[in-house]
Amino acid sequence: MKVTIDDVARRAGVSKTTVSRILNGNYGQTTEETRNRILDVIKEMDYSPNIVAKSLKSMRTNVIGIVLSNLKNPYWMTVLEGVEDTCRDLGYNLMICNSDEQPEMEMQYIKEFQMRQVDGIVINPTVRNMELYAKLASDNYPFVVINRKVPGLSAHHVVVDNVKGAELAVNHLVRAGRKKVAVFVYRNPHVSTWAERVEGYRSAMLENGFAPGDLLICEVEQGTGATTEAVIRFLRQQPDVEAIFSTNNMMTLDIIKGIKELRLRIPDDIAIIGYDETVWAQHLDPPLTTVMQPAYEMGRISAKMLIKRINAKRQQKPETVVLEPQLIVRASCGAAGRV
Amino acid sequence: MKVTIDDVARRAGVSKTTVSRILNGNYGQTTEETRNRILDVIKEMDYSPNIVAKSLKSMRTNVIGIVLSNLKNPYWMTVLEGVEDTCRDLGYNLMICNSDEQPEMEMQYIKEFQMRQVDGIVINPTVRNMELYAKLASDNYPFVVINRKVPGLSAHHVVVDNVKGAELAVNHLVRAGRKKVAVFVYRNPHVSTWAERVEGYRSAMLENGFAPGDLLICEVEQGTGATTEAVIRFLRQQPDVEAIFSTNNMMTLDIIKGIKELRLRIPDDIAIIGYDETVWAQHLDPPLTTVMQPAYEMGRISAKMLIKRINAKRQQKPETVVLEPQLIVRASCGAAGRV
DNA sequence: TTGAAAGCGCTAACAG
DNA sequence: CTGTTAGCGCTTTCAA
Repeated sequence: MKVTIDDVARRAGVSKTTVSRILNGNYGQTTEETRNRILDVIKEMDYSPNIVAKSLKSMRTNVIGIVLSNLKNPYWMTVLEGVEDTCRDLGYNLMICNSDEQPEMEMQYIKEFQMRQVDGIVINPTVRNMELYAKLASDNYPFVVINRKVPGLSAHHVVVDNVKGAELAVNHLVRAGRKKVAVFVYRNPHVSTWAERVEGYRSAMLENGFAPGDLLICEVEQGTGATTEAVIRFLRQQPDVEAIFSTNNMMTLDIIKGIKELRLRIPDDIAIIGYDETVWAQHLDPPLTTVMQPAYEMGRISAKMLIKRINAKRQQKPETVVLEPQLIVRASCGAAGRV
Repeated sequence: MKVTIDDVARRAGVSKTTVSRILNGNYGQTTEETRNRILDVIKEMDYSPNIVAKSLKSMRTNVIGIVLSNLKNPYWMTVLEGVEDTCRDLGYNLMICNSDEQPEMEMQYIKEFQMRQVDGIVINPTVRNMELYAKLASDNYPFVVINRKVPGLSAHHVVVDNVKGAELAVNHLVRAGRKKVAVFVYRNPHVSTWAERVEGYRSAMLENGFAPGDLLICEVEQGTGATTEAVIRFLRQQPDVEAIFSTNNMMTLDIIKGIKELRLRIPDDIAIIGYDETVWAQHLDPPLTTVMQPAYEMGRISAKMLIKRINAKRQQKPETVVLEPQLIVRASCGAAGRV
């Protein structure tokens, strides 16, 4: 049925070793004549090698896996694009899965990837499989953690400076003259990103001369509707809030919805800065100021780092790359012109 | 180094055949006692099977591939989610790649997937590798075409009714009292979706009593900025246009941008309906009426169909599933209340 | 109820 | 310059 390297060898009247050599570019030692003959036969028989067999023999698949935790946020699409582009450039193929923020799923997928002998894994961790991450590290298995920091884990990380991102946002709001600045954040004790953004909010506020008592931190459940209701409730209780710093792009949309339902004007009555640049941010009314995270870069760098690690002769020290967020100023923060 | 089935067998004092049987659930014929012993050893040695070896032997990988053509549009994220969920449910893993709308990339990726022995492929085709698609079909290779129709190709398809989608939009606009209705579309002769949406526009307009001369079809190059400029130019030439039907979600954002630059009010001066429901549509100002395509469903159905095809004993006739679009009415079309 | 042996398609050490 | 040979880790017939 399917044509194998044996078929080619037989037809070309050589051994499969020779064919294999041609296939893999080791024809420094082969006659031009036999090479051409083999190439002809390959074309003629429409032969293509079985990479599964090759992988079994060579003990490497040239596949990496990526474990995402959320396929609903376009942010991840951009990360994925960076990873995919890098795989293409470096001759790897990509397996993808989605833990959906569930630790059990995450564990299962990681084990599956390993059984499939992927050469390494990029992972946005749920941060609830600490023993597993530690085991990967101590087994010296190639993997790179992205987006979220796993505390105490000695492994490659590619993250964005969330404290800095929050500070950019809060400083900008304060300098634009806003006194009462609130932060909205999803409730999730495991995830470093959100804690860090709140921390950045806190430090920037204090830095700007506010007292701890001035901090307005609103935690909401992740899930549809909850945020909009929370904003409405919050702003009714604290009608003098002048600015909101939103720590998530989806959350931002819900917050704006709540603000509009209250018939408040942005930015006149209340300013808002969102986290994560999106395709739609500039098209909102008013255009939304955002903290842009270099998502594509994160994808590229993590994949590159992983593949470098895979091909490293001797093991390296875990490296942490911290990417810089950037404030994209538009009208929603009320200071578009006067930064 | 790595523990294999042989190691387990040796340690448990049985043959690897027996271990293999346990692993694969064929222990109808095995003593409870030996089974437990083997299970213990497996746990003790932390053994996990090498799926590459298993795949080589069993001639199937339990992996499917998906070839996307664009990783920038969130629409595909939703499709991907459907595919991924289905893979999880059905015990498959997923490989992903992005042709980036380039036929050569598409061809290379498909061949790579085949060399990797993926059991089947879901593909959003560039529609410019006709010979390749035909060959896959005649080789009886399992694959499912999604989103775009490949003319003359006898293969499984999962598509959305684009003519219908356009008709929904245009009918709605006309019934809301708009006379001069224009359609905007990307220039790409290969892709059926866009041609069909224009066709739906045409048929709906004629159906509603307009003459062929009343049709206003504006083709624009796909690429940043081009659309916004095109809209501005177009509306300056035809200031009496009362409605625009946009055939793509990204395009819609650019069109709205152009309209706003001209200081026209939506929907008072000009109504707009966009294609594809998005997370941001309801948050635009005014909220955007869209033609919703069941993207998640497309992902689920195509993956299910593919896997069914993979496991079919005897070959089936190519099946085409046509999904129904749905109009989501919001304020931008100027008839939110009075449908 | 269990095991021996063959072999999936490929690579590479070694020999000629 | 080319071929022989021995596996990679697993499944599966066939025999015991």
